[in-house]
Amino acid sequence: MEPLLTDGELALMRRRSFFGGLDKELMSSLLTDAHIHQANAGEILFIQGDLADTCFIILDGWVKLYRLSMDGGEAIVSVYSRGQSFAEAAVFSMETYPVAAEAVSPAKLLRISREVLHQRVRENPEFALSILSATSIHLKQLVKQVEQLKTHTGTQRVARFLGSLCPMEDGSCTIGLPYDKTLIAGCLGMKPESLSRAFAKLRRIGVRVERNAAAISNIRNLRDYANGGDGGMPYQRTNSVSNRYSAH
Amino acid sequence: MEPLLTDGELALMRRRSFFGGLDKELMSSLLTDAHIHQANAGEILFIQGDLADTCFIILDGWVKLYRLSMDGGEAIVSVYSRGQSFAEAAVFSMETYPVAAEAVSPAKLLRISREVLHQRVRENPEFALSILSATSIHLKQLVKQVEQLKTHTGTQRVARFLGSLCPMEDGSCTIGLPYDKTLIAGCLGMKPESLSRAFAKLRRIGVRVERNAAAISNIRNLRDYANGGDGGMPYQRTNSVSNRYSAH
DNA sequence: GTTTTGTGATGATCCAAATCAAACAATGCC
DNA sequence: GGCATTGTTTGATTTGGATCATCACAAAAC
Repeated sequence: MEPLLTDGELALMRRRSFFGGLDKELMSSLLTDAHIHQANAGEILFIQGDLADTCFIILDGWVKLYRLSMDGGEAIVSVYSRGQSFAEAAVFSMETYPVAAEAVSPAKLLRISREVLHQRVRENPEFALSILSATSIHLKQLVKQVEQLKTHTGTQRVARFLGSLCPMEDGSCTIGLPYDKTLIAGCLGMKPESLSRAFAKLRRIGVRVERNAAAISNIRNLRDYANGGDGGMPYQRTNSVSNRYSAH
Repeated sequence: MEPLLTDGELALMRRRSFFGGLDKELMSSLLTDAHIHQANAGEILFIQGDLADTCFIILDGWVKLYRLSMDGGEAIVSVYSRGQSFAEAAVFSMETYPVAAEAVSPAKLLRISREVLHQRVRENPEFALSILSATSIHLKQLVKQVEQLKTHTGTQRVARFLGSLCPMEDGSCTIGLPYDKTLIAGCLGMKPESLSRAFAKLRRIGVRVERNAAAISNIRNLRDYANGGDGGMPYQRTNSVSNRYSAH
């Protein structure tokens, strides 16, 4: 029989999802019960309140997770792409999805059922650590998003978003916007009009957005702007933990 | 030798932390290696960037988790209290804490080391499921917070906060504010002045805040206001999942 | 008792972003 | 090619919240 996934897809998953540290047998045991689902653009995968019985890994395309508030407002929580997993945590809460998921492009998805995941965790504790590590990453991303929303302006968040797309540390580059501007605005918690005006403001510091591409003349400048412009001492990263509280 | 924890504290932990579904032996095996730490008000337990080598359970008092942005701004991520655990997820990411933690009152804390947690997960997969369930809850709380920040005004968030403190569904009640107003403002992503004005606005719908107590004349009203006032159909909760995508 | 200090409330002003409205640009369709 | 559809920009206006300054008041300190 032909393999469910190509070698490239397997490598992708190892690189970006919770399959990271898993050995070959465990990986294939997960895959025997998995299904591929080819989603159309705009297709709803689940909505908030649905029983969380499936976890997904994206093989290709883009998926947005969002919440609908009672008055109809939509809050985009995150957008995931090739290689990333989502909804693992919900599947382990034994409850319902706290968000809805929609493919924002045609997407090839790997679906793994709750039963299989629980089964594998029970069989192999190392797998539990992999899942924990993945949800820990999602948690960290959300924490950063909360920080951004609470302490930065819309334009600063846009600057950070653009900066995060630049592959290099410094210099100049031109990057492609990963998805349309309405979606970018939603991710950053602003209206499309405000995003447009934010782009306009960033022209001052050497950002030109045209069509689907953004040309950045000085990445350093952009990142500085995102972090509060000029002043302010950057926070000091430490690893010294021992003597801050009376150990034992 | 005298027991590390009182029966009351053990019951509290079972009720509110990841100790929920654990059997007696596993629970005591975790406790043999745990330490009690009595923290002073204002004491910093760890800062972001510290190696994540300890997970905490609060036996008494209040702890805030917050992030410092590069320009010095503080974003409060959450406040935890009696019975709740925090930093479990970070401990499993094999990296550093993404937030800082500070006791905002005198606090009695149970500390459990990374080594012990990893060891127990390897020994007992059920424990892994408990931890996953706990981090899943934290994830869900953060998702809700992001939704609140992106789609609701400050005053609505204050209304929701007050509503969440009311123990009953409907009617009127008087509740005590759990901590000082500066901290409440921080949790809700606003300045103390704005919180004060938000309280003033809520007087229109029957909320009287005096000192440390809030008197709410109509909880239903308050919750309606928090969800967008009058209009707007509430979202429909479903559990029907099967036929939204072609199963298999 | 009075002073000190910290916390909360209020007022005046400014800025960021939402809203409402209209003009364009790109895309797909017939 | 026209034409509807959707996505994007720009303008005018309003609102929400931050900021800065001041004041009221209670708890603690002297």
